[in-house]
Amino acid sequence: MLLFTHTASLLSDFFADEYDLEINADQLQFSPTRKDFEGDYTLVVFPLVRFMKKSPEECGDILGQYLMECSDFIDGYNVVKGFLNLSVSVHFWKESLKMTADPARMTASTENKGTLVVEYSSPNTNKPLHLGHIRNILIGWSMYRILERYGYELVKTQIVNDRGVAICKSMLAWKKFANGETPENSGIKGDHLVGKYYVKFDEELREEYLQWQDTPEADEAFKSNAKKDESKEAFFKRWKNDYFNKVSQLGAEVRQMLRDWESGKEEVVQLWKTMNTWVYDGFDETYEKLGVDFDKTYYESDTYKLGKDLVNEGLKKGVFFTEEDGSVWADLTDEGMDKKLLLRGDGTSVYMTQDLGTARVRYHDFKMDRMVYVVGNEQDYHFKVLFSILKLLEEPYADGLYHLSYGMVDLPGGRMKSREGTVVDADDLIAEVVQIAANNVEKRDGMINLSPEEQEESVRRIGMAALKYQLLKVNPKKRMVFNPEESVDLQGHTGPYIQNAFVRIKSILRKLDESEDAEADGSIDDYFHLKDQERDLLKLLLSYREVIERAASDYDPAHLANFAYQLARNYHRFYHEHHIIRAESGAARTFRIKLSGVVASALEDSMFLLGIEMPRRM
RNA sequence: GGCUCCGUAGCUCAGCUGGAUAGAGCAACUGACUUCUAAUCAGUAGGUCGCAGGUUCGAAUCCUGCCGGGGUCACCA
Repeated sequence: MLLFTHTASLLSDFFADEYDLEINADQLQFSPTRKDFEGDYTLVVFPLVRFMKKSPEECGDILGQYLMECSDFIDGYNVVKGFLNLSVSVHFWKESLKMTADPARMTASTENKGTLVVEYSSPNTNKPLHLGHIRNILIGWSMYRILERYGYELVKTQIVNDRGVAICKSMLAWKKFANGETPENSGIKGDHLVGKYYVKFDEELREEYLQWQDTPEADEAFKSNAKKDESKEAFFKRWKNDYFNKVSQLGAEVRQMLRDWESGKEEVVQLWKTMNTWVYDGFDETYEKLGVDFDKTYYESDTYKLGKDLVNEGLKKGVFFTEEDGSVWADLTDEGMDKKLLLRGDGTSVYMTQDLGTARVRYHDFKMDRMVYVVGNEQDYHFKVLFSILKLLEEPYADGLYHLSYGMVDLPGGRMKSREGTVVDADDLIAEVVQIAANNVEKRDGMINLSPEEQEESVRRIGMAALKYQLLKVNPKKRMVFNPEESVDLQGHTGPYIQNAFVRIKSILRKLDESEDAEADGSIDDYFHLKDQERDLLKLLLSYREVIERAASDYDPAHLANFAYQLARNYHRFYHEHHIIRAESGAARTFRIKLSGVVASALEDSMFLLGIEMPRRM
């Protein structure tokens, strides 16, 4: 912040002159003064005491005296223990009102930091999006906005997992049981329809498995594979996957389908294309509701064979090795990791190979300097390995890779389980929060003058704000609990609370426009005694740039969420204590109108960086 | 078991690179709308910061150990 650098440079001059000492910035710690003490900003003098060879109190006194004399911005100080509390002049506050007038411009980076690719959604095409995906998507979208503000050229990508056994399961079940059901003739959203048959497959498989368990063949499997003392029940529960792979008729059909797909069998490919189209239409609808989009979508069906070139290069460089069966491995044991398979004995790719290939394709497409993957923390190890291998291969972007690892979203009763039907569907949840917002409109009169369309739009923004804010206010890396009933609150530490502060300001400014005495009748120059709440607001506004920088470097949108909340809270408080249009003087009125305008802009901008839109009225 | 993340008020979460008496919201209780929108504000109550050591003028924050929870250690993705 400007004040800190200004003050720090004065202090370093002081130490150079008086003590012939070079002081570096981290020995000068400034922070906002705590509520219970007099002053605006506090310098911690403990780190300086050893240079000055005096008591902390004396040191603080000397420095405070010096700053009073040298700086226009400091006009008072007091020392408590080792803390030098500085009071900042009215002059400075008025200056800061000008400096913060355009928050978006004030916080924009002046340097171009290069190109950054962010991958923030990686859905499977066999079922619809759920609450966990929403967290992923919202974090990714917000980071896109934040990093762009921070100075990167952004490319938003997603990778769609559109192939493999899971997709074949829904295809097979559809073929067997759907009787030609389509999104059109059933009215079911495409991704939900496909998801329905994925579930159907699992039910059929379970039924098949259950029946098989009564056969002699099953007894045989139990006898030869069960651990000692293992009950039949426990064994069959554990053995389900083996059953699917070795015994199941349905399993065999799925695998046949996968082979047919890979060999390009017309009928299967056609079905695959048709069903994927349904899913994409469904996803697009959900993405649109969430207000997100992508510059480039990668499909696993295009990329799953990639990466072999990189593996061969690695072999040539001698950083990979070959086993007797012809499989290729990377040895990462020096870095405390394991050996990792990169190519099977038969030359086919694994997941890791694919990600290696995809990384290079992206470099080919965008020449990025950095790449951020927004992916859940269950893949922490995978990305650690991936990044290490890309470094071994000396890929040009290898040092700019980051896994933005986020924690699971739990429900109050524990984690979501598809088996138990506790998975919170994205579309349902969106509809629910908007409905809750709509229910609350009736009790309010702020919106009665709006047309039905405008009202609906406001309601949508309020509901979405509740949902988005709830998910974004928590540090991404932390596992979080989401209570679908309580968590879409519209009061307290929520999105709508912040929107409400904004709407209040807009309402004042609108009144002002409509009134006769729209012209400000006082000058800010004549305003001398700032209220506590006014100074608090200005302090927050001045910190905005640092908040964004921290959000960018920590990869944590929650910093912005908390900033917006604090700003809104301080404004609500200010609004209650002081009149704006009918302020006690023309000067105060002008000052407060201006201040309110800046607060509104900062609220709107910080919410914009979170991907949350403001309503005009609520 | 190895690696890794987490543990702060009844619940959900803040607490920046160590700084003063650890903060919000929800839930509970009390009060404030003839006023620029009460989706608001003010107040009461609620804490051995998982436990034990260590480093420091100073530790919720850094280090070590332990306890508790999650994730991960596939020729799955």
